Amino acid sequence: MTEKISEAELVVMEALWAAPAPLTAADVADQVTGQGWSQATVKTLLGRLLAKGAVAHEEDGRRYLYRPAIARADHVAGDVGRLVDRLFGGRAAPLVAHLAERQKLSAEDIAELEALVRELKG
Amino acid sequence: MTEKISEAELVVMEALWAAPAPLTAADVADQVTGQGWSQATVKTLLGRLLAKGAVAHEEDGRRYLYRPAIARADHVAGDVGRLVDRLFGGRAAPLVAHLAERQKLSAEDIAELEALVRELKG
DNA sequence: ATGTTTCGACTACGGATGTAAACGTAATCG
DNA sequence: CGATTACGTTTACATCCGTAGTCGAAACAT
Repeated sequence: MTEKISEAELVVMEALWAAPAPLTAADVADQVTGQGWSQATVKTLLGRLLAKGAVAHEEDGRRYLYRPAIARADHVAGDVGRLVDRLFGGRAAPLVAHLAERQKLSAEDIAELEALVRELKG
Repeated sequence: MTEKISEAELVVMEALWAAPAPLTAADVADQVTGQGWSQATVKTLLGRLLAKGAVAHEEDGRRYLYRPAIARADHVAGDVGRLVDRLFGGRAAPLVAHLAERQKLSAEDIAELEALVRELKG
């Protein structure tokens, strides 16, 4: 499970996650313009995602309606977890420290963080 | 610049970053046991890293002494930045929120975060 | 001086990825 | 009914990646 989702595949997943209801391949293609992909490319990506079990499909006549088979939050958690393991020895705090000094947190971000900390402290 | 460094290449980079002085290919291979790689594999990775400009080499007689050409912090920043862009709309705060609820920040982590926030607020 | 070890460079090869055309079939238009 | 369209499936192909063998030259050992 949690098969690896590639960069291009992720774009498709985002479209599916954002949709309130299952999408046809054509719908997905419409959703992901801006990538400059041909219909064929979208079909290939959907096929691969199906094979990986990242999306599910129900038949609607001769075509499929696709929907995510994994939650976005789970995918994100996997990706973030791998990054934390790879670059921060598995500890999250150093990542936050890194964000603070390199990622230029905005005033808003800091306010948000502050609220978060207050909440975490209960 | 900031050419993409692959998973296996990163293992080699870590060895170079950890070393206080330039290493020969053999030294690197010794450093990265545990990966179960052959000498040949290490050589290939060093070659690719050289091509990408991620490491530099100085000749020492017939062989090379390799050393990082990019700082670890810069690599980390690039990787984290890409993840933030890809999964959190380019904003760091949501990542922190995610860490808080999924990555189980420890009490220590939270204390650290608190201090960090206080510092950020100046 | 010749055999052996040691380097870096080149070559290899299967799997993943990005990107897309071709194909077979079922549906729809006229 | 015949032509066109719309789909999913298969096939294609270049590049990257993981992993490693081979080759030619130089250094070293005896």
